Amino acid sequence: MSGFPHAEIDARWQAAWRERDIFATPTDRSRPKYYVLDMFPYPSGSGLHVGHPKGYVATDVVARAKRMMGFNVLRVMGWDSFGLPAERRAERTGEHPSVITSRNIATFKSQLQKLGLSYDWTRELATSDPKYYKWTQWIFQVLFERNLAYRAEVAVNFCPALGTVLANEEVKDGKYIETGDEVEKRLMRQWMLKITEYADRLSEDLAGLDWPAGTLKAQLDWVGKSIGADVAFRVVNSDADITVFTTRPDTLFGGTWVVLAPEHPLVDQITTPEQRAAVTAYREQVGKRTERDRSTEAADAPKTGVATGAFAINPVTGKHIPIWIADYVLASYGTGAVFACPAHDERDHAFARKFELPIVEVVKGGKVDEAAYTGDGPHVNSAFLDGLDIAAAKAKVIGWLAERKLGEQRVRYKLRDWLFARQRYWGEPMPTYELPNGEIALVPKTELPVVLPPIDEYKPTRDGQPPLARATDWLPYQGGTRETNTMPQWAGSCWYYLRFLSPDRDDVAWDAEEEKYWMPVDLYVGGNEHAVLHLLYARFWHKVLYDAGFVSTKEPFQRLFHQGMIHKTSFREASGKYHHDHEVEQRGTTWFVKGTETPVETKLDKMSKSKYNVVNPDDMANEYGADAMRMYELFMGPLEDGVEWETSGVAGTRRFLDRAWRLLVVPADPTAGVVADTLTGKVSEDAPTDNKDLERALHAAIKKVTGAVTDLRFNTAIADMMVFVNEATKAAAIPKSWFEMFVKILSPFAPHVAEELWQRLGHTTTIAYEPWPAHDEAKLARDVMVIAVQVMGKLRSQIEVPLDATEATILAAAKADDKVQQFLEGKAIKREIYVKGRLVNLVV
RNA sequence: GGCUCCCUAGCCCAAUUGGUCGAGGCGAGGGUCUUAAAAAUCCUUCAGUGUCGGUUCGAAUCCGACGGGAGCCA
Repeated sequence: MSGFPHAEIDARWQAAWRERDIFATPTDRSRPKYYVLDMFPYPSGSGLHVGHPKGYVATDVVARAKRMMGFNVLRVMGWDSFGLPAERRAERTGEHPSVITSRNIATFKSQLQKLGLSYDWTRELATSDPKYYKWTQWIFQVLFERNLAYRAEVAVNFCPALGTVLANEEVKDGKYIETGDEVEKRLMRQWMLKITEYADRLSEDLAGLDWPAGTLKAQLDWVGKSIGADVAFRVVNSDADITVFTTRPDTLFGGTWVVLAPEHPLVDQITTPEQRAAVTAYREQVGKRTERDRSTEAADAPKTGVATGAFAINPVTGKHIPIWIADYVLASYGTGAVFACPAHDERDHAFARKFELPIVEVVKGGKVDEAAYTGDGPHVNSAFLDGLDIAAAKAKVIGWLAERKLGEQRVRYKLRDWLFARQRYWGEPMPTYELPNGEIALVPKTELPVVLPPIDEYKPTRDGQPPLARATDWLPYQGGTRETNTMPQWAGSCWYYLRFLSPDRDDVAWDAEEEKYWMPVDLYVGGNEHAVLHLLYARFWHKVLYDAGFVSTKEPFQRLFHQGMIHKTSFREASGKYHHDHEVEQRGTTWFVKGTETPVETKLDKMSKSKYNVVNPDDMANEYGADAMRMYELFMGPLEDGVEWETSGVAGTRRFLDRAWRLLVVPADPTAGVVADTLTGKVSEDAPTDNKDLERALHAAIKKVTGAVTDLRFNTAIADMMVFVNEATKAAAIPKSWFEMFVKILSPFAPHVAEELWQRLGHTTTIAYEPWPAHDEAKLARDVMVIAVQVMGKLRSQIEVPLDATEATILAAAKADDKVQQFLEGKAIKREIYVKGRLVNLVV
């Protein structure tokens, strides 16, 4: 490779940055601040693959550019280091999870450092460090003191074969994903956090955030706010009322039956003797389905249900309508009862057709015999609602019901309280204990952290108690017993962005002044797999801390961006065995294991060690240099898109860097007897500055790169830098000031090469804080405009006109053009359209 | 099952956001240089936007249906 010696340059500058503390967080407060944050990783045992650093490289470019633009930048990295994999490994090997975790962190850190990411490593933190989780426990106590933490009996996934509790995501179809062992529901005493109390604010405060639309929607949907009404239906020949929740009270006149969830407490009471056997059988059958299955079934899927034999009175029509039970109504949502309006609800419609129940149209606009109509329109068959649209009818009927004490407006949320306890060892101990009388007390703040005690085995006890129950010496506390549950993995990541502000303080979680200066996070980058839970939980804690006066902003993350995932083809035999790409070959259109007749299936997959399709960033940095690797990560495609990794693309960005390098440097060539690099002499102070093409390419690149720092659209910015280098390669001479501007805009992407070039240009200080160049719009203009001429929208000719040509002269020139004339012959021009600086369209 | 996104050259991707489809890269082929090869350098690269329909003077871009793919949630 005839280019720059990347191994030497990467190492030299990484050492220089570290030794001179180049990326220490600034302490002066005179400049504007910029807090750019990566979602910190869980340090797994398998190390990084090239997919991980994509977001980190993007934020590094932003951080480096913002420093040059005069911002104080906070750029930090840490580890979300509590979690299941380390505990699992500890169970197998007997090693303490903290040992496993430290080892993994060391691997991750050295891999990241090889990429020259400009983190302030003095602020590194790990959620499993007692110095950190002391404050996680402190925040939990804040929640407890504000009555936002409570204990309740909750059903958990218990796996008798393993003797342990499992997370929802580890259970599928009633079995443990990894071993297939049966999992049962078991009631256990659990800590819950009252996130539902913040449901409204978690929805409403999204309004001011610069987040991807899809993520905003996901958050809104998760909270699931719906405004509707509770309506009472009196049971015929009984004094029982069924309260139903509905978001469409305006369709009450079309309500032709009532459905209870099979588990609804009234079912036993109202079922008639004739229907009792059928109801009991149905309830038994439904009991085998999970609520999840029931709630995610298609709206028009075949319905099941049984009539109870009882009737209810529709409060607006006074009619007697049958009461059914059906599994599409869930006991846990709303009141566990709905009224059915088959004309305007898809599920009810499917149900009506199956059981031949009456359909009454109350909103005009559809063909309700064929399908439910959910759109708006004037109400009909609805007495005092006739003629009103949905919104007006809702308001009127709610008023009517309220007056008669038959119903009232209600707001409901899908959001449930947060189950905040895990029966695990490797998590934050809860800072509480239980007194003999059953009361819960907080471990005094002065005694935090409650440090994880050592135990001899990382498994639940024989009687199903969490692993911490094995620490028998540790359990007794102040005449009571310590809590043996630990916090879920989400806890540590709920507030780490605040700890970065003052990671070394032992007297406070963070410094109030620092918080006022740095918060909120200006740019938060991470995968969209965290679009819902992590962000929702962190926002919830932040709002509690805001209410308690510990933070000054309502929202933690002002701008959010999701980087896309990097994929790579995986090769899998029918047996399920995966192969590395060097173990397979293509014959015709099919792939086979090399030298065999075994076909393999190819699929573009997430990178994963188990699929044998990972590419290691260290290998890339070693072979092509950190800068080529960094540039390729961003050049692959738009940052938010998922793209396929092609190692040959790294060779491409490397070639670009080599060409940029050779503009200034003639590499040493020992085989030809040239032992040291020399300068080309092409870059010089007195190079002529009349090379318009080169100058235009330079200013176009500056403009694009500057914009990319805001838009995070790096792929086209890199392309524009390539254009400049192509032009510069052609040029006989390059003015030094131009080349310096180029090196500056290159430096956030390729910092090692840029520092080296900067030094060889005669500078002795780092390029990291050099002022960012500005582009000159005038330098982008060309001498003439090329205007496309269309006739009837079809391109017929192109004309060249001076920059200052008026619309009239351009139109005249267009019409006079020979080629255009052919298409105008014998036709009258009806319309002339001129798009400034672009085209003319003549309509005939 | 629901939600979201994507489909442009052999491949990865641009396209001033409704205005001439082609910036950049990969791969391939050819020329120059070289004893030769590699590297470098210059040139070339059959495409017309997944399919069908609509709106418009004009559609890759907006709308609808279909096909294919991906992600998230459950």
